[in-house]
Amino acid sequence: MDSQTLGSAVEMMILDVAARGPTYGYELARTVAERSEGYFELKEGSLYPALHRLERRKLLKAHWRDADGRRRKYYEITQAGRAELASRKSTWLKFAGAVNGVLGTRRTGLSGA
Amino acid sequence: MDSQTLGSAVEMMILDVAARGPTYGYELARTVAERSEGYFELKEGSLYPALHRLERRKLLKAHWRDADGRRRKYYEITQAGRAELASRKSTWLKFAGAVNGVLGTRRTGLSGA
DNA sequence: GACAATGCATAGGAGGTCTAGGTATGGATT
DNA sequence: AATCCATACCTAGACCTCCTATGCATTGTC
Repeated sequence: MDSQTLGSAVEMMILDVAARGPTYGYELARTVAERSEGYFELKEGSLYPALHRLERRKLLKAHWRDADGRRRKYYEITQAGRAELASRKSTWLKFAGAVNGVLGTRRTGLSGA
Repeated sequence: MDSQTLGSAVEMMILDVAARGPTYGYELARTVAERSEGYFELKEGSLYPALHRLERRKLLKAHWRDADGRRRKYYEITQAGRAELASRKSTWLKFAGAVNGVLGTRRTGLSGA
């Protein structure tokens, strides 16, 4: 199949949020929850390992900063990260279109890139 | 999160194909490939374990039959299977809508049930 | 002082997919 | 007859991701 190609939806969403500006784990989770209307609640056990993977692969770069006496690790997307994000979005749309094709739930605006 | 939703995309598609009439593994893989326009190529290592899981959970029932000197294991969807399929389709559409919501790729026809 | 919210992190388990291999038949080609 | 491809099933082991559960530390509220 293709769940490998898809990678993880979590990483894709993290990259997408980060592409709009530097953010940190806790905030990122809230942003994803908001933008998915509460559907996704990123758990720490998924979120932080995913951030570490993306950092290790140099799709994100991180730096610590202090604010309000709290330590925050801010993540910024890299050029490679933007390219990866574009690729994953394209793959996601194809994947979703293919699933909907199999199910017969395909919508006009959904199939293509 | 909900990687369960994504992980079970294979099972959902299998159930959907089986809901249209009895079928067997090899044929099922070809049907999924056709209906996804070649996108999904179910590998044996995903296909057969998935069929066995669905059978074990009584969402499919199976019986062996001979045709052309070949042994085929035909799968039929059960009532429980139909209910599960409906549930998963609904979950899938919500999931896809939520992802598209986060990515900003949402289309009008996609978000709801 | 207790508790919730903020903020990061990891360990261990569960669950799914893939690679790679095995078994077997039938038909076509050489 | 030997070889190859398509058909048709199956499994083991590696690999990856997500979740539960837990730990630590600070700030603000009751």
